[in-house]
Amino acid sequence: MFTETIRRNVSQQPAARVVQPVKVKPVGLDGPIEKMGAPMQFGRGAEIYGEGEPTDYVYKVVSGAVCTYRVLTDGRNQVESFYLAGDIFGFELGGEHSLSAEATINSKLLMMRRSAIIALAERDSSVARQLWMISAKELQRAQEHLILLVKTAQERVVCFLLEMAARTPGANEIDLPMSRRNIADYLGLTIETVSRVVTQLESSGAIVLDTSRHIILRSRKALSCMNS
Amino acid sequence: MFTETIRRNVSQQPAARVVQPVKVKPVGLDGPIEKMGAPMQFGRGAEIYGEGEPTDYVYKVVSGAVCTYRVLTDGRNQVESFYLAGDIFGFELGGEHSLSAEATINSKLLMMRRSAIIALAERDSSVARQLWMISAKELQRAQEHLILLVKTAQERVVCFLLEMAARTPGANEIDLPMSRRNIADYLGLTIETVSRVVTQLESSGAIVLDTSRHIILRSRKALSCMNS
DNA sequence: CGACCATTTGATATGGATCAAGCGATGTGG
DNA sequence: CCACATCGCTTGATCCATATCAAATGGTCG
Repeated sequence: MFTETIRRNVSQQPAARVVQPVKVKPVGLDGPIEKMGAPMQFGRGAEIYGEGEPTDYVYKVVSGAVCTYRVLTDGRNQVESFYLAGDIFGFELGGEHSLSAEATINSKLLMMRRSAIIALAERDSSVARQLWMISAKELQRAQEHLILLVKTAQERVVCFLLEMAARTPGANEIDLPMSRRNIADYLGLTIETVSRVVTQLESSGAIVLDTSRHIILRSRKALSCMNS
Repeated sequence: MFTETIRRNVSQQPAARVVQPVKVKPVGLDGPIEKMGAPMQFGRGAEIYGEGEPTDYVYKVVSGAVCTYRVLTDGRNQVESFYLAGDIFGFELGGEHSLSAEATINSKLLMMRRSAIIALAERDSSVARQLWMISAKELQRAQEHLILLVKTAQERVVCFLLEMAARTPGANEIDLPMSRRNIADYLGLTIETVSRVVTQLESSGAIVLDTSRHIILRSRKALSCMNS
């Protein structure tokens, strides 16, 4: 059982309301893996785990969003992936995390003991298969991301918007659950460049910025032409 | 059994001597997976498989070198990975290859039926584990590659040289089994930039270019300072 | 209302791309 | 065996996309 009290640093940013981790009811989650999970809250900017920490837990996003990233020697953060509701992350093969993870907005996560999952996978081959699929998806995502990084700034931003739209229920509206900084770190650009491209996409009529985080895709066709 | 005769396109480049695939004796290879393999020769530049082709075979490099890549819409090739002697590649989860693969120099490969390997994995859990490890390594490699692509040209080239040195037996000498074009496509740079950086590394005394493909690392320390 | 961030916008600098030419090795045909 | 064609690589000159530096704007919360 999972009974210990875990406290996580909640971001130092003044903006981050200090949300102490509390257990909440698991809702809308099924499957043998999720059954073992303990739900926790993480405030915006809160570190979930750091590079080099032991891979004791695997996480599932119940609500909110998480990014995994690596801190480069020059201080930049390279974001590897964003995880949205329903996504599982933190399942790395080695004994310690090769990336850090933090909540990009206030988020509710299911924490599951890695050892329990692995034990379960040994008894239940469908679980083993599920884990395998998670890794495979992760690799695919990394490969797509790799391609992104050799494109132009406009192409990167457009790809990102289309990717987010595809992963979000509402067809042509996206609520970006991360800051421009997070996006820039994902795309290997500066926040200024991201901002400029977004502005320019709006001028061209391809998108509308309802607010900076709520974007409406006006013309998929126009965007698709720009994404590569 | 694997008895059909397979012919592969050997590069159109005049430089590529036309080496017809022939079966050769498997040497220095053990393990249940390798036992099932049929050795084949591929000439420099020969395509091993193309994006979208069915993932019928898994390959092991006996000698030579292979790269996997994706063709971008603007005609560039983004190289995802290089595979050297001993490396296994082509094992993708979906039914078709998401990347293309070609020999960067004349190479000898072991071709194994994917279905046979999967069947074997179901009977032999150690094989399943081995496959798992291959995927995990692949993901790690992709993540490192991702980081590479947000660095400066010099850092990328230095990282590449150090990576190759680490994967090569001879401690401080590397025989690059690929062209500048392959390297540039891997690093997301132009051949001119790669060439300039290499030249500059030689001027600084960090390396010596015996020939353009045979490089001696003079000062690991100096290189390590530059790799990030 | 006022402070604080996040984001946008503007001006300038620069690293790497592009365009172009030269060089050196390797193989070919006379 | 040598002249030549070819290809891979290097070197040079210029241009441009994006970074950097700087400042204005806007949204949110106390």
